[in-house]
Amino acid sequence: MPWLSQSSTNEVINRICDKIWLAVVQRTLRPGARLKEEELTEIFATTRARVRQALLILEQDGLVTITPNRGACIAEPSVEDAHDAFSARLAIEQRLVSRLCQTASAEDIRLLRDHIDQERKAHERGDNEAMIRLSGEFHMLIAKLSGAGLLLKILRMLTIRTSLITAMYQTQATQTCGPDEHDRILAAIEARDAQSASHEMAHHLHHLETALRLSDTPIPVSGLHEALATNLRKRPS
Amino acid sequence: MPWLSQSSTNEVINRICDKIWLAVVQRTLRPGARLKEEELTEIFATTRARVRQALLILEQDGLVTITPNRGACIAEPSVEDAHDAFSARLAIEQRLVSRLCQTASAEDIRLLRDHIDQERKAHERGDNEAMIRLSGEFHMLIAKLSGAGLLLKILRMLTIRTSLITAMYQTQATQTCGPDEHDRILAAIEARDAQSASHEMAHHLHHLETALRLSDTPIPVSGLHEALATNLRKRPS
DNA sequence: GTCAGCGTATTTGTCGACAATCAGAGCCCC
DNA sequence: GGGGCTCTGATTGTCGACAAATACGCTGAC
Repeated sequence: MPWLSQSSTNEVINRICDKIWLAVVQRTLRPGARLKEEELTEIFATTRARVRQALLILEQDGLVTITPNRGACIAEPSVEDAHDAFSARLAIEQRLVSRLCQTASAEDIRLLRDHIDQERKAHERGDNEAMIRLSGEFHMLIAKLSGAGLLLKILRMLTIRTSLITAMYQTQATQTCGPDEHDRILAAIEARDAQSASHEMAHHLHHLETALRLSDTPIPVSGLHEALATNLRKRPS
Repeated sequence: MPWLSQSSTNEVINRICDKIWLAVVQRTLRPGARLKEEELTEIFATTRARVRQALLILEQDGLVTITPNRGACIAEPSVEDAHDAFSARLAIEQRLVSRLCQTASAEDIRLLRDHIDQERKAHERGDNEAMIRLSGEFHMLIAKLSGAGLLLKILRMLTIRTSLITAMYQTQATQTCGPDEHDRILAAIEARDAQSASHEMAHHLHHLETALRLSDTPIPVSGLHEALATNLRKRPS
């Protein structure tokens, strides 16, 4: 269940957005890579209008940059952008967990625990794709459970951006947060300790950010085309 | 200088978005009003594709809701949506002013003061349109000066929503915050008192929210068409 | 008199073709 | 030999027409 691109009602467009996002976080599509409309059209076996809509959505999400008459590229967020994104996430997510501490039902807690279990399983079997998805989804789940539709939407945007940033600036170390820190956040929520939960969240995000090498810009080179094609072979139709 | 819709590069689309937003906050276009594509096409003397793009942007901003095969209407945010929006603004803007307390230069302060002066002048001469614009812009200016591009983008989204909410739920009293509360926020920033600034911002937003009658839903009826036409006559081409 | 079913008319969604724009190679002039 | 210009190829932006879907009104039966 892709948690991205709930924007569009059209299934094809959602698939395009999702595949591109996946290719980016898996580093098969590098920042700066050009995304020619015609090319995407034949890869996804659709029309150019659809591809265009998808690119527009991805631009809104900050995953690609569109320059007029020049087309779309995978975005290249600067170090400053990276700090911005994490800073914004901090503001949003601290508030979310604090709120959730007051409102969480037993059912909510169970859902979060189940989710972390899934994360752990994916982690154990080394399923990278699932890990990436689930790590993001955990934060989204918190937003959803806290009942704030708008903050969920905002967080979704921010999560996409930090995904890109992580893919761009990560060291060779883990590119996703392990389940343990999520666990500690959940524990704080379960204990209804808003201050602790807020603190754990801050720690978690700080950890994510400092795991990157944001000092030197690694000047990423652009890959192309086969990235998406490979992804498609995994799920042919 | 419309601070909305920097999304698109196309001037026509920006104009459409801006006019519709203006019509909404001035209550000449009521929530629930249908926005037929053909109609907008002839009003703005453009093509349907352009109108469509504009509507897509406005949907992203939360100003209109698009239901598939049914077209676009001015959004009708629920009371819950309203609380969401103000809550999100609180989270964002408290952080923004706190940051600005540390980073504000003399030039920044001067810009803010000039802005408040403009607000006051507009207030004195009873220029409602200018008041609406400037009130929103003040908050955007804080975001811009604090140097966080992403938070600016988010705040822009939230400001548009709260504008709609204000237009929808306002009592007959003032629909914009007077310049005085802005003044107090600025004073706190100038004094480098982050806690006080944060507090003043919270007070200000709380004031805005409680000025609405969010208990009973006033079931707004939809106006139509002449709203935009009237606006156009003001600025013919 | 009321309700179901159908046909039409209006509105949105989609597509293919054309026009505008830009990058780059090749050529000419200096 | 180097720099600037133009022409060409490729790519994006735009438009108008067609197809699909929905809402509304009409007819007819019960």
